[in-house]
Amino acid sequence: METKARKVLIADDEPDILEILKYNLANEGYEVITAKDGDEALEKARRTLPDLVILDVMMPKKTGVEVCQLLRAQAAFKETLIIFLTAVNDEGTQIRGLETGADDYLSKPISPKVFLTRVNALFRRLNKTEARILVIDHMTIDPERFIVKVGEQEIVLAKKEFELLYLLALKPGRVFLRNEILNQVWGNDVIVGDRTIDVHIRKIRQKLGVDCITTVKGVGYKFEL
Amino acid sequence: METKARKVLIADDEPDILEILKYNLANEGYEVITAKDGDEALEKARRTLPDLVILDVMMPKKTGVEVCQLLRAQAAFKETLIIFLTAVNDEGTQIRGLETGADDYLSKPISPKVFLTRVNALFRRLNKTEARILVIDHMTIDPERFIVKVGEQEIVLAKKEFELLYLLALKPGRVFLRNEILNQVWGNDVIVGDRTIDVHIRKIRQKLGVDCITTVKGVGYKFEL
DNA sequence: ACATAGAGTTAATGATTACTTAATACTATG
DNA sequence: CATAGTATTAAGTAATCATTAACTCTATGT
Repeated sequence: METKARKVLIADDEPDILEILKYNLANEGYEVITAKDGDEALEKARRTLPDLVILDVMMPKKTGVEVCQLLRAQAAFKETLIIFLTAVNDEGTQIRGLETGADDYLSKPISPKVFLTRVNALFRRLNKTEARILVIDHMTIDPERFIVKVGEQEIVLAKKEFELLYLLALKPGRVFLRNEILNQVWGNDVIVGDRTIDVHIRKIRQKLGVDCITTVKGVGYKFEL
Repeated sequence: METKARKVLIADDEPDILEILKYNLANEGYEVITAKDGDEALEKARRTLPDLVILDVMMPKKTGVEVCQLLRAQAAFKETLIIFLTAVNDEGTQIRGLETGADDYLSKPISPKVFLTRVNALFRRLNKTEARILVIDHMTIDPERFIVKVGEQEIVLAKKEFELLYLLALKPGRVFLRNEILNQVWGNDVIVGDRTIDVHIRKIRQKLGVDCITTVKGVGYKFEL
């Protein structure tokens, strides 16, 4: 399954800070790229297309504000999160920073915990719009588009069928008990007959034409390609 | 699509602060609602459904953090922006605040300018629905000129029809739930009947003469050429 | 080999959900 | 205030989905 880590680019000329932030972000599961000046930040941003760019305002070559402006001018970085990080807690700079299109402005010194919390807060909001697309081998299950792709072929499933398949595919290999499936897909207050799940499973198998749901007799079903 | 002024609810027990913030926000064109304690904030939030809630952490009746938690627990406030505003710049409080689901945490005293800039920054990101011309294959949707072009043919849509089409076309392929559509096009406080969306969809399909809206039964609609 | 339990299959039914059309209510404009 | 263009509701129809029931298949233990 594809669980692409969020990429974060940190640009700061102080190696210590770079190190601390990198360590903390990496610990949270982010993929971290570092740069030590404005030009390097720009160059790496273009190459790696990070989800978040953290910019020290005072940097050699180009200041954080300059980098921010240059990035925002490019279509590819219109949506990218940008945080300014700086020792200068000058009000004017902060305003200019935010007006340049930054999403947050943090003053040094900042505790790693507060830093991480703010980063997470930004991602949290961004996250709402993107549902999780599952890619398992040559199969793609996209809950946002409500589409299942097998190879290049798009297959349309009905609502319950899709929900059932999505549930199983969330944890490939793991067996879901019939009860679990009922709770997750139907809700724990709905009572449906014994054969309901079977029939839906059947429809899925039929429509997909690929044997991806394995029956575990007496237990439940699991997704397996 | 909502062109109404953004509604902001401010809750603080200090009348001075309430007044200053209200003045500044109103000046920027926001519609401001005020509350002087936690309970009042909750009550007014439920009634007015603001786009942004600014909560003082230290308030009578209920603290800002409590209000935030109660709001976030309700579906209607899942997307609402929430800012904490407080004299206490205690790190733990800040972390807890942000983890509760707040979007920003500002420490008093704060300059009105910085305050406004941060509010604007939050809205800016939310407002990614900026008017832009969509070109999808041979279809052009121009919200500025209010024109839809299919090939060389210009087609005139009514307001709601246009807004609906534009919303769907913003993210081609992505399924929009009926609820999402209602919120985005009609606004989350308007109540219209079940069949309203259908009828508008029908009109669009009819006028465009192109099959570009796909129904996903039990789920919603998506734009697809 | 047979009984049995669990799962698969199929078709039929009832329930949902959407489509369509027409009628009515609303709103801005001259 | 009349009108045209829009928006919404209502009501009937069509489509498709979910569920059940009845039957079949298959593996397992005796």
